Amino acid sequence: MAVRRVTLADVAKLAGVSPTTASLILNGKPDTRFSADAHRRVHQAVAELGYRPNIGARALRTDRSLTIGFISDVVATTRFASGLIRGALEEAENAGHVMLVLETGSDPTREAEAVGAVLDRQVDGIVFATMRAREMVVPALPESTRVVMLNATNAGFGVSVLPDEETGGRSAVDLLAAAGHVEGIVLIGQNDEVERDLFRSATVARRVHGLRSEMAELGLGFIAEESSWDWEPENGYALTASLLDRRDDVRALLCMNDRLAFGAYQACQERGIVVGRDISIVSFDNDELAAYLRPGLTTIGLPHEAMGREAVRLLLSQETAVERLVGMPVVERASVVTLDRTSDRARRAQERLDERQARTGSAPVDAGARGSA
Amino acid sequence: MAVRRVTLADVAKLAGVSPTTASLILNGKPDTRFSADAHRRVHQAVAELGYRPNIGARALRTDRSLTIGFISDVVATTRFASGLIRGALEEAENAGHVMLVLETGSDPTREAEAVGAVLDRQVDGIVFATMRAREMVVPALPESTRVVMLNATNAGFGVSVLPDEETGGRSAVDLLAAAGHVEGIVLIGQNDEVERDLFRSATVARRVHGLRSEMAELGLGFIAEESSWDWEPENGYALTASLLDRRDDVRALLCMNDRLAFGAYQACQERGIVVGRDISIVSFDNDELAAYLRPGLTTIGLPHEAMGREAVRLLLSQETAVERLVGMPVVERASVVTLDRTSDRARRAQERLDERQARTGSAPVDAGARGSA
DNA sequence: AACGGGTGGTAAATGCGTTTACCAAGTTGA
DNA sequence: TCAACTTGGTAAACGCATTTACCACCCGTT
Repeated sequence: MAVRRVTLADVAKLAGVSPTTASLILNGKPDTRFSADAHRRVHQAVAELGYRPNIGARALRTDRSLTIGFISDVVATTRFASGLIRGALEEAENAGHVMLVLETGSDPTREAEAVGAVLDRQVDGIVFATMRAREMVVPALPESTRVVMLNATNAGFGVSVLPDEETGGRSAVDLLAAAGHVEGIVLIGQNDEVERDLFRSATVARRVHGLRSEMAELGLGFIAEESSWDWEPENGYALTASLLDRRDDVRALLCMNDRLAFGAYQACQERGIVVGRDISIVSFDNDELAAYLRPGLTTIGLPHEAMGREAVRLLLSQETAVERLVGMPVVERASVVTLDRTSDRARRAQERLDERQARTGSAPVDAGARGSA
Repeated sequence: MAVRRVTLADVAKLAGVSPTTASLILNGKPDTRFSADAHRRVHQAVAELGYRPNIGARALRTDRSLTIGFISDVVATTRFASGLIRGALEEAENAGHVMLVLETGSDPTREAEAVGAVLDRQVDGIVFATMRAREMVVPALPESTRVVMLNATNAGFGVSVLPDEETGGRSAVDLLAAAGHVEGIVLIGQNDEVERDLFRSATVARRVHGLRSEMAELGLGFIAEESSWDWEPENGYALTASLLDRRDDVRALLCMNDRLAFGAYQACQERGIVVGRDISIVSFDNDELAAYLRPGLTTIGLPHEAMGREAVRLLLSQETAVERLVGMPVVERASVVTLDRTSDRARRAQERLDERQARTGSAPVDAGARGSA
């Protein structure tokens, strides 16, 4: 019962030196302030006793706890963006840190409490993450606390990590154009209200902007835009169903997210239109869903894990005032029909796509191994 | 810069008492060892200065850090069982604790490191969670460390939290029987190998046992069993496709999980068989997926959040040697056809279902509001 | 002989809150 | 009046690792 932990004093005693010496030897840079023999004896004692420093005690003195706080609205544990936390966890581990994870549900009271709780534990820094990339208010903090906004922005803190939505939007268009789609393209979901909505805006506005710019630059246009406030499967279904019942010149669907696309699949199926043969669908997010669909859904992924890693990397660095945009991977599965790719526009789009992929180093991810069968 | 934190000494000075007094007043039970006035002055000072105790310093003395370690193989951040961590987080917050979350990928080296890391931070206890409920080996730990196994079992530690799979299995059968299904029931996925597999066994074996017992007790039998090692959508698709092409007396599918069911939906759709009208499907897990399907999938849910909550509750209690089984909610959506319910077997099944739901207090969850349209 | 400069260390203070041991002054009770 | 409590409170130790300030000793100079 309660076998006392091995302390530095124990190590010192066994090694026949003072605690001071033991501490200096264990932490000091490897200069030879002490005899080689003292070094040996101390390390020997550490190994023998299985000594591990008490991080709390150390933090008391050094103000470094090797612990970081990860405070999110609701992102941490939701399928929506669990990758954020996974990436952060991974990078924290690499850096020898450990993560306190808290959720606040966007409730200001809980947010304040969460900040207090992690500060009370002397964290080395705090990552604030949100599910929907957005402007987030952060409770008052001591000047000296390092902060990174993850999938969120905040005027007060310069360091934030966001997906490169503008480029992602362009990629989606290029994907279609490069496959030869120059006509019959419909945009599904985009809604001006949503775009202006403070909550989703940071992300959606840029995505749409990239989308439209690329269309324009390639000389393309949408033949229709079906908009909806919510972006759930049922909306995708309804929008697509009515679209297909109304007109017969639809060749490609650009869906604002995978859940909309999922609904679109259902509508197509019902009408005997087979995705990947009679019609192309491209969307955003790379939800788990996307791989399960038949045929596999080609989508522009949210790089959650990479973002999480980047956030922790930034937090532990000294960098200040950065807005880091993380590239969105192009995940090609089997929902895009290949048409005639010889047109000028198609070639141009393919070039841009190639160039972009080379730049982000993102080989087409997991090209539909699952679900494309 | 580096605005020094307010310490207890500051509070004491402002209140005109010794740190001892301040500490005793702030922590002591509300007995009147000290004058009412001293109480008032101390609390006043705390409020004025915004004092918050340094948890690390306190832990040094008291060995209680109000922090718990949550170590999982890979569960924490995966859609598969993120509910576990969410529930744990919730309950920890309620209890004024905070959670260190670590992942190990089942790598023994990382597991040992993780245990070391949380112990170094003086956690009050450790929750070990796994994605697949199974026997898990835990690195050596000091006797005094409180441990709870979550969705896992370990011979050495008496306290574990698991889903009540046996009862869940029975519920699935009852659901079908109560809707009048007494013939044409097929089991999809179940595989003897899987059942014996140490990894999935703890959960699957009990589920299957419940399933079969209930069938037997109601005098029912499967007309076929399609087994598969993997339980992914593509397997569900292949299994169901071949089944439907082979025989025409299939009226109900009992799928071992939602992903299999998802594949089954696709196979049915392809053949013009509409789920919820021509055929019934019931499965397990209550994946996100289940709500997206059309019609909504009726499924026996894994009570991840409740399990997470229960784990933390047990961890912070003094209880020892418990295996807590958490009831699996019956999530009724629209994938089950209602047939003639007047048979004896149907009535018996309905009774059991009712009784069980009353017992777990689980009203049919979210009865298909989404996806059932 | 006295001084400057390494070499190889250590005692003690520090960070912060809790806890033990003790104390002074006032009350009671006999 | 004196011993025995009570009341209201404090000094100091403690938990553990880091860090500052200092020391003893030896060597080589001048």
